[in-house]
Amino acid sequence: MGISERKQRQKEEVKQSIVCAARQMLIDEGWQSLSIRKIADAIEYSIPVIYGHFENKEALQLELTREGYNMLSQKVKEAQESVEDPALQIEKMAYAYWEFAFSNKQYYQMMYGLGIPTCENAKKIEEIKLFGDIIRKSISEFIAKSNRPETDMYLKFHVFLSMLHGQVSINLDSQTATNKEMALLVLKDSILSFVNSIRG
Amino acid sequence: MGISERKQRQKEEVKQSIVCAARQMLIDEGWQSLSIRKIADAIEYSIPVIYGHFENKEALQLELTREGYNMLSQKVKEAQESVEDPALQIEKMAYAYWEFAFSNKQYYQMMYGLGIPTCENAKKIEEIKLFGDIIRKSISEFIAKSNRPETDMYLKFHVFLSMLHGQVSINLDSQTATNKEMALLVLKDSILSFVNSIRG
DNA sequence: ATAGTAAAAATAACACCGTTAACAATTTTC
DNA sequence: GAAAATTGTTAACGGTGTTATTTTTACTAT
Repeated sequence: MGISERKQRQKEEVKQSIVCAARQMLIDEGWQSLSIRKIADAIEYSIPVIYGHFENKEALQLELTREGYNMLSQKVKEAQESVEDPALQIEKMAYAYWEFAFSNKQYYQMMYGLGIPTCENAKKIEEIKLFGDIIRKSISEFIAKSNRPETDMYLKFHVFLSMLHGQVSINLDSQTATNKEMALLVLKDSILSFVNSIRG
Repeated sequence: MGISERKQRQKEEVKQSIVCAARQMLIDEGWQSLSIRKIADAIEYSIPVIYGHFENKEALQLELTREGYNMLSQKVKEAQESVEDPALQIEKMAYAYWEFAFSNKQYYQMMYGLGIPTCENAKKIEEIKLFGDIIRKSISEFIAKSNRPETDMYLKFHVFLSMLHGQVSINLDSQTATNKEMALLVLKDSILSFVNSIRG
């Protein structure tokens, strides 16, 4: 009988509408003002329905965080695949990361407000691990080609991410065009230093 | 007559007890769980009394944020004054910054959750400006002595802070000893790159 | 078709939160 | 000592996440 399957489908639809409403709220007003009550209002169901799909608010935020890492991974991967040279890949990926952060401020703030891609979180959240894998691929390739192939790849991975997140988080609020110009110069400078520190 | 002075003093005492209670809460449970109501409870006054001293919760948090930047500035300044060479000063200051962040996680999280030392915030919050001044002093001295004295000092200042904040924020949660060892290696590596990128 | 049952959804409540209006107590001034 | 100003309190408003209870709906078996 297809009844239980239809029910499953309907349940999934409700879940999607929850995520959808939450996403819209995130984009419009930032993750600070995500509210179970407002979501219930938006999807025209009562509050406890949401708890039937997500254990709590944090679980719902985690869903969007995952989504964010998938979006980020996609953009970074595109940048990576656009060129052959690992050093160039690193540069392109850095810009892609930067671009993602500024085009999706609300997502980025939530992603890095809740879980930063540390070792611990990467273990817990599959999407963070996948994101890390992409970056690490280029870095390890570049190290292998470099003058110091014994360089610790995890160390350079951490340096790279710290650099990116540091710059993004310091510039994410400031909105003036001149500021963004300046920030891009800083980023360029940092990437150069980073790449040179590996090339040896 | 000293009556109004005594009153002034007593009022200030209450204000201090508010800040004191808030500080304790910050240290014990993090800035997320700072609560006007709990503070009122702790100081054994009613809630509106707090609003007589601080316009709102944010203003109270700002007070503690200022405090945090003063603490940070002091530590960084000590590091700076412990050596003569600007390059060494930069290195020492980086470690001092790192040490502050890990010894005062709750402070750091509040300081960088609310206001990061960008241009905008530095203009608004005096304590952030002062902190920046300390760092910039060593950097500009080092640039002057370097092989490329025309290097943009604000650019390097941004790179330095981004690097530090990036690394701290990525490592602030992870608590294992091996992780901290690793993180310190990453920091060392980054500082080296940074200093070399200036030296030319 | 209907009575009984299981699943789904809604209401209403609990325990918090920041903020403020209205009121009571105290202190100072005249 | 009465009036005025300061200081503090209580109580409320409008929020929040979460959950126990109750109602409604949908399905099953007679």
